[in-house]
Amino acid sequence: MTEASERFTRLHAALRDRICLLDYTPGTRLSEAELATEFKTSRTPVRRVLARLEDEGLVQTRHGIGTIVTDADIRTMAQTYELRMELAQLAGQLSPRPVQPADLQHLDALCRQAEALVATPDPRAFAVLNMHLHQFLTSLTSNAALCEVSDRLYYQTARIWLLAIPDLDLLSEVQIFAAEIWQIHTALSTGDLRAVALLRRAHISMSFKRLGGF
Amino acid sequence: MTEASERFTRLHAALRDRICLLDYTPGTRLSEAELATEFKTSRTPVRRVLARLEDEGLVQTRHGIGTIVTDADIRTMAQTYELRMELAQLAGQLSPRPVQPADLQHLDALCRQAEALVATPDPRAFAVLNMHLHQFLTSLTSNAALCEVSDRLYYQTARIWLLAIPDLDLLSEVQIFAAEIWQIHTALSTGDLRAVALLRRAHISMSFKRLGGF
DNA sequence: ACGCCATGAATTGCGTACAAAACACGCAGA
DNA sequence: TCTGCGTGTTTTGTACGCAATTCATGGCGT
Repeated sequence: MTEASERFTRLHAALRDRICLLDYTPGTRLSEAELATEFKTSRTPVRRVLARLEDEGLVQTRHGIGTIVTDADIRTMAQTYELRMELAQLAGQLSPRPVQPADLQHLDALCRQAEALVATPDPRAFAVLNMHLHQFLTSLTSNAALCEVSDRLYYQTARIWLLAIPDLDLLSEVQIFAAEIWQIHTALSTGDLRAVALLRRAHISMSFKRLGGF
Repeated sequence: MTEASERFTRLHAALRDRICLLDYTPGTRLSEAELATEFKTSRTPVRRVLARLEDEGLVQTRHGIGTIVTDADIRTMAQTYELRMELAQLAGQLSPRPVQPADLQHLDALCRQAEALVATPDPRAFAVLNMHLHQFLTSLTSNAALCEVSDRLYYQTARIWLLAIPDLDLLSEVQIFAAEIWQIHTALSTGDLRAVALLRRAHISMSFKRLGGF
């Protein structure tokens, strides 16, 4: 990978995470000039990243106004959520790859972090952990196309939970998450990737309901 | 829609179609300067379009070398094909929209074009018609996310058939297509979108087999 | 006091010059 | 003749200046 594309990847991931973790709340205006200054480059590479974020639906750029972080509410995202559920289930059917011991260790670590979170709940740390779980689960299928699409849809909907957390009970949510990740751990330890995928689908469905998407 | 974004959309669609219809065969080098001259603009908007095409997997840009149309063979695209099949089926389940009389007329027109193609087979005209069928079928679901994803995957695999046609029997392929589109017409006229989707999935699966993807 | 227009400030979109990188080609030397 | 290096050419990547667009603000007219 060349230096330019490395920088692009880094910048893209940085801005994407800031948006999905609400460092940039919906409506925030991102200035190309400011970002260029912060990342010690010119507007050109920044514009390239922003164009991709716009393609992914995370920002919207308008001439003469600025680049604005898009809004994300559960009602308009209902269809995306539906699709995510189906794709989560597909991950258990389309070319799953053999489960390695390292996978179980990885998930073990995530489980421990979830339990630590129950002791000291924190919205942002929860969101980060949820993101890591997603990345781990997508790594379990060897279907590259499915991974790409799932990622894309995940980042489109990732903010919704964090935006809704003031209306929810954080401790309760964390406990539910910890239980879910343990269920997934149990299924994975038997090597049953289809069960893992079905659990994931069920969890996405239930979180959608809790968020008021009906 | 602003003038700039209109130009972007037009340019993007033009290049995408040229790639998918093999006006630009895999390996072709696209010069930013040449495209800028052809479309009477500067390199800047062209680069933006090429960046998006790269994100979509249709070209690959490398510093100092050029922007090269990617290769597309059935073996490496097998996973994408698998996912396309599943999504085609999902289109019949996820928020299908009511079938309008205009829809049937539209499909009627496509059927007639398919029959005309049986009389005078032509690979390119066939590919165009296939593209139109895809666009029509994706318009039958109101799930915007599913439409976007299906489109993306369709354009990634669209070239494969056209590349393989020298090894196939064109007349036979056209006849199969004409039969398929009539089947879909029959299903649609009964308003059974689930059946339409299942037929589509079956057709994709069979074409994958004929292309040697196993 | 209210509405309207003009003007200025801020921002993105575009065009162009230059830097960085990769390859083709020729030439020198063994 | 073959190998290796250096240089020139072509291409994409970056930086920056300017054009186009939008919005806020203030002044003017009624």
